[in-house]
Amino acid sequence: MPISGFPEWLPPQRMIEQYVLDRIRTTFELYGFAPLETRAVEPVDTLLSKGETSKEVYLLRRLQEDPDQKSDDNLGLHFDLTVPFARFVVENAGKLNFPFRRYQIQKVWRGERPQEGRYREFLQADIDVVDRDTLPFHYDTEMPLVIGDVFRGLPIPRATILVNNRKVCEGFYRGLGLADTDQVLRTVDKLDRIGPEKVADLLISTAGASRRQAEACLELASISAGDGSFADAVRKLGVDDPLLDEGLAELLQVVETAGRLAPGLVRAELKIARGLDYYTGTVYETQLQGYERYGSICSGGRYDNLAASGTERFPGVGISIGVSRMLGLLFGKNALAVSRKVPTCVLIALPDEEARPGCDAIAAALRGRGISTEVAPVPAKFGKQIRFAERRGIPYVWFPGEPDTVKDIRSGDQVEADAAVWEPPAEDARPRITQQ
RNA sequence: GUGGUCGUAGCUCAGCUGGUAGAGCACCGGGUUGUGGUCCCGGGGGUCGCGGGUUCAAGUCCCGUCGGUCACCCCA
Repeated sequence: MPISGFPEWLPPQRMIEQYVLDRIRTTFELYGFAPLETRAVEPVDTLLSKGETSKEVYLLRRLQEDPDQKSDDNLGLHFDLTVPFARFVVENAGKLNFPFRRYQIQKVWRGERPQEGRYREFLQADIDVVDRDTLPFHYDTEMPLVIGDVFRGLPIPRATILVNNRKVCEGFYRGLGLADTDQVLRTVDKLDRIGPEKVADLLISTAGASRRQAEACLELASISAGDGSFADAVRKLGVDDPLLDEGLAELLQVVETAGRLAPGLVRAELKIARGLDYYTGTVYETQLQGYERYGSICSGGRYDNLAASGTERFPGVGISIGVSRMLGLLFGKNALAVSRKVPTCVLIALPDEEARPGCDAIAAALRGRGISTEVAPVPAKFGKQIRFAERRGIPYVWFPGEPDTVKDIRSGDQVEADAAVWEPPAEDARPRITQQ
């Protein structure tokens, strides 16, 4: 029986997932991010102090547990990869070289009510850079470029990375005279769901805003541009605040750098807020074209205060691809296809059981040259054996004989072949993943 | 965690106001005594998600539960 929120893919989907993970990993390493894996559990205190609501954390507990055990060493499954990473950095600061760039591709768990693209167990692929004391801003501009590179190499719809900066919002709200900037942010974040009228009402009733202040917040949130023009639009609103200026300069740098290096990838979108958690500056969200209503498939941001030990601080910036969400959505629309259901490229036909050692030798010769090969399970009629291959999408059937022949069962072409030298065309060597 | 909605064969679904289950595709076998895909013939498969209730009788009505999905919450 399936368990709600714990998806299990069939082999074709898993093959697509592994292909995607390979692309992600090689691209991350191309940018010099070092691999890291952290344990699945953290002390509950660590998880809860970083802004996650307790009801979403899964606890780790033995079946027979001493009820008197100390509550402060309770363990919970991590709900993202950034919090464990921050803990890891503080713990291993002496052994790491800063700035430290790492990637982490792991399962995370959240006790939510699942729906399409939302699971309780899912894969994230995360990159972060952390430094001691201060982290140069140019890393904030690098994150979307890495992700753009990953997505460009995948057979998926176009992705747009929406960027904002908390300093812009907070500075703007402060400059307007609003004190509870967090509450304003959280309310504005609901814009897409409840609409501008209700947001304005909420700002007035819960964040102490006047009608005019609420409208200014909405005007700010409505600004969106693929180039630096957003900055003028913000300034036109006539609000003045040093934090706002700082935020605008940062956001401008992200948008203009991306505009130069990856045109069309990044958009300033002043309404995105990223809930409440630990972000202090740049924030990212990513939309897949045609899947906008399912929300972000890749998010992150700048966190200056997440990792700290005593007087030492380790500011960081990171972004995380929601691999399971992205694939779940694409699978749901049948947007991805794989050319065969198994890795096998060649099926060796088996004339009779006496021929099996010879067939195994042919298979070994092909495998020795990197060609995925299996021998037919039983010496059925050749028609059946071809069908066996066809059902699985295996493109070639090899007939032992004098001489051996190999048949491309898609075209029907059958040619003489020598297991010591024959090669499939490059496009048939591995299953191909294509966009539908 | 709260609420809505759906759950019949591997898949897509039909089954009217309750009268003890069907189609197409898929799968297996044969026609085709060792080279598939077309065509023809035949076949296997369902505790109608699960449990309980109402009824002479429940796939069909009621309750619960599990699962999918949607909205809230939150977010990858």
